[in-house]
Amino acid sequence: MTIETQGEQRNGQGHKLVAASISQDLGFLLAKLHAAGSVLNNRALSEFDLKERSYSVLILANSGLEPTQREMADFLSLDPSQIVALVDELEKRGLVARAAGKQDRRAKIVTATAKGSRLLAQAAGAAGRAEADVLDGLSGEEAAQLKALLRKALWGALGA
Amino acid sequence: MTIETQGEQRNGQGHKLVAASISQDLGFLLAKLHAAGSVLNNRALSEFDLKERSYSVLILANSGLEPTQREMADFLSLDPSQIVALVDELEKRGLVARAAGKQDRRAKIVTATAKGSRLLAQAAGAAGRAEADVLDGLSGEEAAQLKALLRKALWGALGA
DNA sequence: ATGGATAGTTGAAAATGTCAACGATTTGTT
DNA sequence: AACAAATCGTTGACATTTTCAACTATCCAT
Repeated sequence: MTIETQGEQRNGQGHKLVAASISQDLGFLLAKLHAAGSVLNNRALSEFDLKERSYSVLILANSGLEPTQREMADFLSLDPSQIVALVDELEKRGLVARAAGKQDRRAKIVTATAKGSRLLAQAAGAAGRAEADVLDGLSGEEAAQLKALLRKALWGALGA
Repeated sequence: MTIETQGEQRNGQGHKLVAASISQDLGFLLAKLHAAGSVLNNRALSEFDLKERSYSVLILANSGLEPTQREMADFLSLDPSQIVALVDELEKRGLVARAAGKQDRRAKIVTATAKGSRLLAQAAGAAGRAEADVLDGLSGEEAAQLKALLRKALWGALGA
């Protein structure tokens, strides 16, 4: 990143609008870094026919935490109906499987198949490289700090 | 934030899926905090009939930097056609004005009117309060650090 | 001055987001 | 035990957003 933030290197150096007060706005900073990262992420994942969304679902399915679709929806900030579509597609590709919840038979627990697990391992490598690209301008320590602060903002000091 | 991250307080304490490895993924953290913040931001701005997008455009128009629509599009990571729609609406409401570029008559420079400036001042207060809400779990120093790291990731050490 | 690029604009197509309804199940109340 | 209310996944409709290809007017380089 940093060197040329997504097509705004039109004039050579960084963008003149960086001086605007919106560059101090958290929402803007999150949106912009997220947008820039999404491009790289999706590009990296396209090799595996995955997108950020399906990649996220696959990770959760592979986590061993036996998440239900509802839990995934809450956690990923998505509408439950979007999870249906994502799981449908991954299931059709044989990467995840649905199973009825043990205590609650309304719920569907989504788990990764061996094939899904294998694909995920490869995809994670590519995604990691994309993330490193985004964090190019930060030292290793700073990158860790940034992620720690994001986690803390979301879940408090205790968060993962 | 922190206390109850957007409907995922279903079971009382934080979400069990926080333990999944995706909680270490930068893209996910950015998306999630951004999603949570957007809700609060848009809620705060709705009082002024603004959304995050139009608010951003209004800020840039009011910055004194005389941005063209193309520069706004690049800077906000939006398609130029989306800027057209946003400026159209703000112009219709008398909050901004279009002027032909001085050196380049193809370009349109967008500036805030006095009315737009006044509205922005109020809206900025509400947006600031929403941002403080999002950063609830962080100390003042940590919040500043988070924003500094985001800026550095985007524009390098020199960035605004 | 001619050709090729760029700014803004328009409109269409594709992708996403939002929401209400439904059957199957669970949970709470009596 | 029986009933009412709530919840889970699913479907489908609808709105919003994104993406992209044209088009005109203008700029820039040769």
